[in-house]
Amino acid sequence: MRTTEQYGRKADLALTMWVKLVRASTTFGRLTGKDIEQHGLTQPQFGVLEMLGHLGPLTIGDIGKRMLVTGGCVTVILDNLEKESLVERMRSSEDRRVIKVQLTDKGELTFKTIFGKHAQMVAELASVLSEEEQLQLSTLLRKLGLALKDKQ
Amino acid sequence: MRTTEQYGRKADLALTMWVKLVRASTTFGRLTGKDIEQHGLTQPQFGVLEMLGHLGPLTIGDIGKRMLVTGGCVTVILDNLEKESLVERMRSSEDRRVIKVQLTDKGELTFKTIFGKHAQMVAELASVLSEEEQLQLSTLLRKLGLALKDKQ
DNA sequence: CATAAATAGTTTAAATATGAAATATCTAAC
DNA sequence: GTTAGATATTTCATATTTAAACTATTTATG
Repeated sequence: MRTTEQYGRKADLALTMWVKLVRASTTFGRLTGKDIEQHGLTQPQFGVLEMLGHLGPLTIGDIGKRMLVTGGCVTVILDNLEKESLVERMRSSEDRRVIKVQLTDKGELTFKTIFGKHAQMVAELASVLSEEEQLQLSTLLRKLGLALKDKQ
Repeated sequence: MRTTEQYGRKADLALTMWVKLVRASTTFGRLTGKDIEQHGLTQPQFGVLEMLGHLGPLTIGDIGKRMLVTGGCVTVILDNLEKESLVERMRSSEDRRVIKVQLTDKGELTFKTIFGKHAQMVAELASVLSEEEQLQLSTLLRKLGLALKDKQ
């Protein structure tokens, strides 16, 4: 993406980094997504299943915060998961505004079936980088991500 | 995202890297997107403007390949940009299947007005990393991105 | 207690996004 | 030169996403 020296060295450095970040993220997501779709799930749907499988029941708000999407979006994703009987909503008795979402038995089974294979695929895709490089990348991305979070 | 040692060290390393990649990319995009939206453009719309501004007229197919989206999607984005008179389609005379897209004068002006500020903002957001760290990150992301491209 | 403000979710409209089918055009093979 | 296949774009149906408006509930304040 030719932006060489048009906006100053610092801006060019940042812009090329940014382009590579988006590309790597998009391409990675596309590849793992194809795998997930073969199980009849979309990526966001799988994201919710994974979250509930690892962390247990969560509220709509929690899910949105973790996935970095709005509540309206979570509502739609859950509607579609509920149609497939993979999750269920439960109104909280302490605070009746709150809804807790949890996996059904079918959801639990689906999660366990898919996730192991998914983890393998992610590992394989990442394996173009050595373990040390993956650690370096994680560290840099973590630093970037944390700093950006404060600016939201 | 607690996945410690549940699926083997390699998978965990890759999974945490993957999560950080998506988060950094999403958060970065959200922040620059807010800036762009203040000019009445969406991110994809600005992406097209930027591409045409830097590279000159492109075909629909070129745009889709560079943005990593399907042709159908490009059609819609261009429709919306055309409504605002920011771009125009021109049927190629050599190959009448092909459409070349170019900025209008208004589009050129909009691009120039927004992009300088955008580049500054990207540089500022990236500045939480030193220049050396940004270079390191670019290098690692490039390696990852290139390797993944082949697997599509 | 009554009302105002805050919070949790849902709904709605508009912009993306995909994949598949349809249209128009070009290229190749006979 | 005609037909078959390939290519470029659009159209369509469906899904995701956002922001903003709305509903229901809880908390705070007087």
